[in-house]
Amino acid sequence: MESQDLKKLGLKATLPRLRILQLLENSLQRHKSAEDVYKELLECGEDVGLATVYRVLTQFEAAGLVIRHHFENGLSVFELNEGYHHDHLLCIRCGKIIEFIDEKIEQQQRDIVQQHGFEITDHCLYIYGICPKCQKS
Amino acid sequence: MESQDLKKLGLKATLPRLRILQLLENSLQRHKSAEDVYKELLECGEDVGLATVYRVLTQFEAAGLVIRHHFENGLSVFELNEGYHHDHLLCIRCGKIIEFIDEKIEQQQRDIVQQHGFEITDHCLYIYGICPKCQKS
DNA sequence: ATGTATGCAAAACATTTGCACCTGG
DNA sequence: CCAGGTGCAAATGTTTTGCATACAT
Repeated sequence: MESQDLKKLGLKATLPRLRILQLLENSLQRHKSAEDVYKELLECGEDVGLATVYRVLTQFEAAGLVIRHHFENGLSVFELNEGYHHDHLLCIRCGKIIEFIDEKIEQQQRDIVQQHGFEITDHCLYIYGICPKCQKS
Repeated sequence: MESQDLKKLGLKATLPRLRILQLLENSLQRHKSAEDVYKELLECGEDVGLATVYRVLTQFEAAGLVIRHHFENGLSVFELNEGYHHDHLLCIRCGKIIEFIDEKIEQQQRDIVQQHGFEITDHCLYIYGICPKCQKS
């Protein structure tokens, strides 16, 4: 029962919020733009406004439920926050996204931040390239 | 004589292009949005259009003269491409940007890309935090 | 001279906001 | 019932485009 999860965050369990959460949880494509979410909801016959999608995703982000990324094309995408940090490897041809985590890189980052006396709040590493499939075609 | 540099790239050495290039080369603040560039040119008494700034920066990017970044606020900033790759450490309070390069991180990235069979085209690492000065105030 | 680049205004996008209506607890 | 949430349309901020004019070669 996801209604409970939302209420814990101080958010009413409304239909749009539940639908958006379900969509993010059950979709194969983990990374979606607001527009993607909106279109998919319409396709499912849900009557929702694009503004609401933005509002809900922003609230979810504030609540730590989702993470927002700005990939290099300038578009924002959202993904469910499953609690473990990870970085991204993206294919610029087909859009495939691979998530990875590398402890050595994480450690080096902590060292660098410390050398400069910063308090780290967030970090993101995007690697862009061409995946094996797209290299062949 | 920078006109030559532009001509080599197949770009006519026009006034707006020269001015924008100079601005990027001579400014202390290496990272600027299109709007920043536009305003600074106007302040210098240059009569230039914002559209031209965007066009020129985009051409410069295509020519490899500048690099475009999309920081997490969603704004694009441009910096002169001085030929050496580097990553960025940013203060979310005061906007300070520190450039760094860490060979271990670079090596780990190459390993990861290779493990997944990708051909790397680009990569960027942004670390966000609070700088020493802003921690005190 | 002539093809390219520019400035301006309008268009195109992505995202946010105001407001009257609706809904969950 | 009523605070908070929603849909719609309008506003915003950024970036792009169309077009007549101006400029570099």
